[in-house]
Amino acid sequence: MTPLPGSAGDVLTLISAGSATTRSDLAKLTGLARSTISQRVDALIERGLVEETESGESTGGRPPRQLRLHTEEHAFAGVDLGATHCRVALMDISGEVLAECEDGLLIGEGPETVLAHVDQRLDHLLDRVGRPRAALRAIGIGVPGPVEFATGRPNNPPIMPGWNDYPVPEYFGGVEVLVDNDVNVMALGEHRNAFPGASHLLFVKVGTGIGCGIIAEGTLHRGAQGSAGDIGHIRVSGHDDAGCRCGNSACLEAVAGGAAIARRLSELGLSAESGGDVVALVQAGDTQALRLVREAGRLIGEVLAGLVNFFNPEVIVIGGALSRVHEHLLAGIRETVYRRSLPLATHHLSITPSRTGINAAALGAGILAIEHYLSPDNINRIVNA
Amino acid sequence: MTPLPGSAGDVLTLISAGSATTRSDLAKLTGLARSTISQRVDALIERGLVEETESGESTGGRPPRQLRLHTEEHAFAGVDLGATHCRVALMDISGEVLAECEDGLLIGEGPETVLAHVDQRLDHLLDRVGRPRAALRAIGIGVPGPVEFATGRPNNPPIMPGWNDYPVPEYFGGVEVLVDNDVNVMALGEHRNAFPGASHLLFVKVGTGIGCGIIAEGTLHRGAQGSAGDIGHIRVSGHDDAGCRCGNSACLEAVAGGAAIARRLSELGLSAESGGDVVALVQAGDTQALRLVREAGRLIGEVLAGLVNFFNPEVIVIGGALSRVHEHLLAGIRETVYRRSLPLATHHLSITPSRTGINAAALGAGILAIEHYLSPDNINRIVNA
DNA sequence: CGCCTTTGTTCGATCCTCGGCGGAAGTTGG
DNA sequence: CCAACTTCCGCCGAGGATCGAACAAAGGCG
Repeated sequence: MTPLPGSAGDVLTLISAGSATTRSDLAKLTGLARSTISQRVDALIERGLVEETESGESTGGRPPRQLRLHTEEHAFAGVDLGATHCRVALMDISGEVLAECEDGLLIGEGPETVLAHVDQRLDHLLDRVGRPRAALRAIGIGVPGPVEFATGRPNNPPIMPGWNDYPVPEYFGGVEVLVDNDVNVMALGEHRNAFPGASHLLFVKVGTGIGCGIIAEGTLHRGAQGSAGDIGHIRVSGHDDAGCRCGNSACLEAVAGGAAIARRLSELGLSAESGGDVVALVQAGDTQALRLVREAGRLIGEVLAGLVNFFNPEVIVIGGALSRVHEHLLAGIRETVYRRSLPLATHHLSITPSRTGINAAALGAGILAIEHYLSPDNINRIVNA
Repeated sequence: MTPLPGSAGDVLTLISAGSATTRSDLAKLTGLARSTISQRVDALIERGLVEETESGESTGGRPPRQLRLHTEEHAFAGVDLGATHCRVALMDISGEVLAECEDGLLIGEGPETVLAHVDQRLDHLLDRVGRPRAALRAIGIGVPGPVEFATGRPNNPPIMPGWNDYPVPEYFGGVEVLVDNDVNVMALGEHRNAFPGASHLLFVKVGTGIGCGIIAEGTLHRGAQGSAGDIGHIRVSGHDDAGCRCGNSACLEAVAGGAAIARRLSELGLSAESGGDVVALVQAGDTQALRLVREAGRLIGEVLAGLVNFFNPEVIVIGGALSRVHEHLLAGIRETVYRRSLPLATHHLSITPSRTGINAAALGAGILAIEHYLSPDNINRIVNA
């Protein structure tokens, strides 16, 4: 049955979170006796989960032996599958990236082809860092569409033909596989890397489309059907003429997404097909592109203003392809949010660009895998085995 | 230190939730030995928290003794403070209402006056049911404004002059007091009474203003500053001429709140000052009022459509004064939400009127108090004392 | 009326945790 | 340089808590 708080799993959680680095810290934090803590730590060391390093600084007496996660022997993978790319990051148990790779890959080729590619890349990366396949403990995968998280099956994803209801985890045999929406894993990665203290965070990805990952009480909020955060089809005022691929009109994505901006630029005679082209034009100083990006920021801000009132986050992070010109995007977003949201909600709100950048999704997916492995229940299972 | 899962507190949680009604159930659910369970239950009985009732039906052997919460000896209060009223409900530990009362009371009179009134009503109700003041274990209070939940202090409430930062719990001396926004406690009450199985629920109160209580993963989501759910000032399209008391224009509340509808009706020459007047006109069959309520439903639906995409709830409950004409309000809301939200999010979504009715807030506040008292940590503290 | 099933209690065996003790390893002060 | 002090850590016996077997209680079934 479920063991004590102060179990081996809880002890490891404190160590991995950095809340405790010595046996004394652990005793103070858990309230357990020093001898009990020692016994727990011994078990964790025996299983290769924790290692002792050289003595730390003395505080007037014998210096404590430092404890930290044992970063050899284990490996974790974070996979970022986009519409046209595949990134794989190999990480150790502390979240440090050991190796990574990226290549073009069309997700429309279907699950067998794509997952075979991922599998081969995994072997390659493991080889490069000299760890055996058996060291791989868990894999996190972010995909560009809704997923039933509990089973790892994509749920009617619009841009992933052939993936509907495909049981992704089964493809990898015994290893634990966690599949989630790409925006969710980006939110997770950003939160753990840049804002670990924030209890409520929104990660807004502005790329071809627009999506949002939600961290509530430090954990991902996926909603009842796993479709939470799909803000691309929220209505914005004053654009009823803009039709959206979803069938409605005036969707945020249809007026402020990268594809929408590119379309409007090409109507103005400029050559732009994708969000990347928009970024290039802005960076080249094109005033039309700049104006449209700013305007998109205001529209996104209008939607976010409502969500700030509703959800009351303390951080909003802007990521995705268009965040490469974030100074212009953010100007519009901030302007609208701070004007249209309630003072109580905006008083301690900060709106910032993503710090994790291009690898946000792969890192977040890896973190998803690591946190699953490090969950107290799982660790207790391992230790008591 | 923190005790075992399977502690007395956990055992009581299972009993109060109805998950277990016999010692055998408890043994199965917790995995503890029968003898251990017996010892836990004995401790709970000794403290007056659990009682044994007559034997249940045999399943082929000795019939088990039924266990349930001991509903004597303890009492809990739920208080609903509105702008112009005060309702107090006295409940036993199972959530059953023992006695209640309601009177007009202006919250603007300030905390001392209002809380003295509440205190006197509490004594009165306790007297009526014949329980001593000492039996009162905890008080939950819902107030019409934002609250810093951890301290029980109202946070710049717009319609509660004199209450800003007032330490409400201290007024009641030793008893535990929990203060929260009225919409939050209504959401809690509705969830526990009508939709205990739903993991994500929104309770929308449509009265003079418009607010929303959020249940995520079965618990209240209050946000970073405790202001989550304030949807009354989200912008709706096509009403930029409607000014709001918050300083912005086109706020949902300024076009679809009870006060706004009443104002528009009086512009049409009808006599309406408040949401109650609107309800009366609709019930009298006035077509103008009916049209405006339906239109308000569509506007509320527009905002909710966005929130459904973002939050992905499985239930939306409509409450508040205007829900007394909910058939008309709901028609507009459903129409818009099912048209403007994503199919994945609406597929299992149900939108229903409140079932708890006028006493929703007082009941919810009482439940807040009861759940606080029944929390495993608190029970363990009591049992180990 | 015996036998079976299920429930509940009692009690000794076992396992876990606690905390004191002593040794280890450093700092401080003379 | 050494003694006294502080902190850290392993060892071990004492004290609890939990377990499970044995037994008693209470009803169903043939």
